[in-house]
Amino acid sequence: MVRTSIDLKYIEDVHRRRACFSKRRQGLMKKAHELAVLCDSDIGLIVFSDSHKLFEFSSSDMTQTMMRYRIATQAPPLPPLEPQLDLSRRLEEKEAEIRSLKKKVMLLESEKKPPFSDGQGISRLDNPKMEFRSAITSRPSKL
Amino acid sequence: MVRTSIDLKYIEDVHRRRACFSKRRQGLMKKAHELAVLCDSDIGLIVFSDSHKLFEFSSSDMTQTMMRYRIATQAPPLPPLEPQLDLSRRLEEKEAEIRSLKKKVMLLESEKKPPFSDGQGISRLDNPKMEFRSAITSRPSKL
DNA sequence: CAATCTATGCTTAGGGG
DNA sequence: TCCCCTAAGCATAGATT
Repeated sequence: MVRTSIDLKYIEDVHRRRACFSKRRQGLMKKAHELAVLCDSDIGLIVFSDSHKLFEFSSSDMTQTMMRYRIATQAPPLPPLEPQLDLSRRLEEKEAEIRSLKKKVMLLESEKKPPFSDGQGISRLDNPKMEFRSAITSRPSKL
Repeated sequence: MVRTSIDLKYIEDVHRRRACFSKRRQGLMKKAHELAVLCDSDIGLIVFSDSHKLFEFSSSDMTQTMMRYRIATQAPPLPPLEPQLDLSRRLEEKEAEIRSLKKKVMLLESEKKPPFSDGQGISRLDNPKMEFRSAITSRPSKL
């Protein structure tokens, strides 16, 4: 009952910690909102709880505020998220395309061998490793 | 001197507003820090003053927290970050492999078309750059 | 858990340096 | 701009329901 002055350290007790988080989180949001209104400031507040739950406050638009932050700090652009989310599906498509191309290659090679071909003409280009690597490293990365 | 209860609206007077901003901004940062420590939460706080000055607090790393925010808000079904980055790399590799295979296919096809190749026929295709570009621009992928 | 209560500590408006 | 001061408003820990 007698409230001692708080000491600023991690609250071990789960129940006390959760109660504290809930109360202070709301207090923080309220303060952020008050500051935004009273002084016409642009505020973005992101809070992840220790159980990874997201809470946020934004006086305008979080994405725009983050953009503004990035410009102000001259931070590099964040990697585009949308492509990332699609990666798994796109990877599968690529793999299907590769299977299809390999089949085609095998077919063409089996066609080529028998009658009129010596199989030596393109041997210098047959190993794509060099092109492969340079293609990767020279690629203008946007990630 | 007699402090009336505050009303939550924009403070017109510049001096009062600046004083208020300075005090409350610091208070907000302090509260954010306390919450982060007490409850082990990840907090990112961005404040732009009405004169466009940036103030920030982050319990860890602002860029990382913003990243986490984007993932949390745009991808509720929790895609873990690390595997995604891995996917991105694998996707690049697949694309490179596809480019390589397409080149091979084109070579094989160009070989096949002129029934009696004289060995010079592929010289026009000898520059891998051309191959590379045409492979990209002509590919029917829906990427 | 959430809501409420209340005593206490904390924040802050206004004033001055 | 910063700090200090005071009083009053506010936030909140712990307990209770």
